Amino acid sequence: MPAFGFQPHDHADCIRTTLAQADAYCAQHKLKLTPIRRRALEILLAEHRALGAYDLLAVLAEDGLGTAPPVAYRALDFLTSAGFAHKIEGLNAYIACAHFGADHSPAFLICTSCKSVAEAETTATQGRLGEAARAAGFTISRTVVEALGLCPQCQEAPCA
Amino acid sequence: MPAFGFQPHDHADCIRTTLAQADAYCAQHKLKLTPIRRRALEILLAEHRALGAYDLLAVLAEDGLGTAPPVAYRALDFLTSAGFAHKIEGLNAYIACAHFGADHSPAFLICTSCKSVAEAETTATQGRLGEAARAAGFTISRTVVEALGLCPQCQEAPCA
DNA sequence: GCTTGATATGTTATAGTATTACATTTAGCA
DNA sequence: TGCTAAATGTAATACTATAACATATCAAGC
Repeated sequence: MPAFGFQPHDHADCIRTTLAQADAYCAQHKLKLTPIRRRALEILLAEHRALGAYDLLAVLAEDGLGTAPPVAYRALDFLTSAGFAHKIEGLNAYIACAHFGADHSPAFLICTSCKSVAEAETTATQGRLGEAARAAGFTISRTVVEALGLCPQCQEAPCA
Repeated sequence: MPAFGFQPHDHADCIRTTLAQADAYCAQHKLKLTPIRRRALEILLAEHRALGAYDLLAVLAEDGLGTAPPVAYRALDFLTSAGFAHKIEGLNAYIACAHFGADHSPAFLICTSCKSVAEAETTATQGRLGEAARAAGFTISRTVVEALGLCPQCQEAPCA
């Protein structure tokens, strides 16, 4: 069972409700959740882990939804622009958003052993980064906040 | 004149003193600041901007210090391991450390217009990320904290 | 001084990540 | 219907990074 904040949960429900929310959000904002885009989101949602663009592409290819890299990158562009997914810069990988809907400044806890990712909610203007920005007269448009380390499970059992 | 925390400063002195500190640190810790490594640091120090590995390699090549990618990546590995440089994950680029010497958890303000980078000092266990980690039982080994936006100069004059 | 082992460098090839460019198709709308 | 914008198909290429292995350098101990 995948982790959510490193906690077990009803993952089938987790996928179902997020897709439903994405459908509703797109209807409301006149965005098109096309078959490729919807399937890409579903694939990312399948695990609370970050997937590489080419990993995503491989699954899309199995489904006959495209084989060339732009297929995956376009879907990821859409999903990240809409706030349905995030890029984990430290891994060059992508993950479904765990706090659906609104614009937000996510922060990630990334387990370097099992590759699980937990998403925490933050705001760009809080904390030390916000302080530093205000002091420097710097205007933040996007933040990348990632912590690499070991999740509770992997601290106890340090196997791969 | 390059920016330092987006402030003008004596940059020649900034380079000189940092190289001297690096020499001293290496002597003290039995690390070898070989010609390639020293020149790589000098190149990164030349600007308070992030350079791609291949940008660095191009300059090293001009100096006859190597032409193949591993030359640049090895130098960068050494410099980042020693704490003399950091990787900016959001840009896949590298920058000389502005707070020399100690282990630290840097945070960066990155101007998307002029590509200047300012480095702020933080600690991994403070702030909201540290809170989230403690709450989840997660052990942090490394943090990536980057803010993309506009520096004071580029807010006023939004040219490239 | 010589040997040895560890570290550093030289070099080729390749893996992994991402974009450009342009042709074609589809969907919404005047 | 015909127009326009958005989405998709596809080939080629650019950018980022590492693997693998040969060679060279250097310091420690004999």
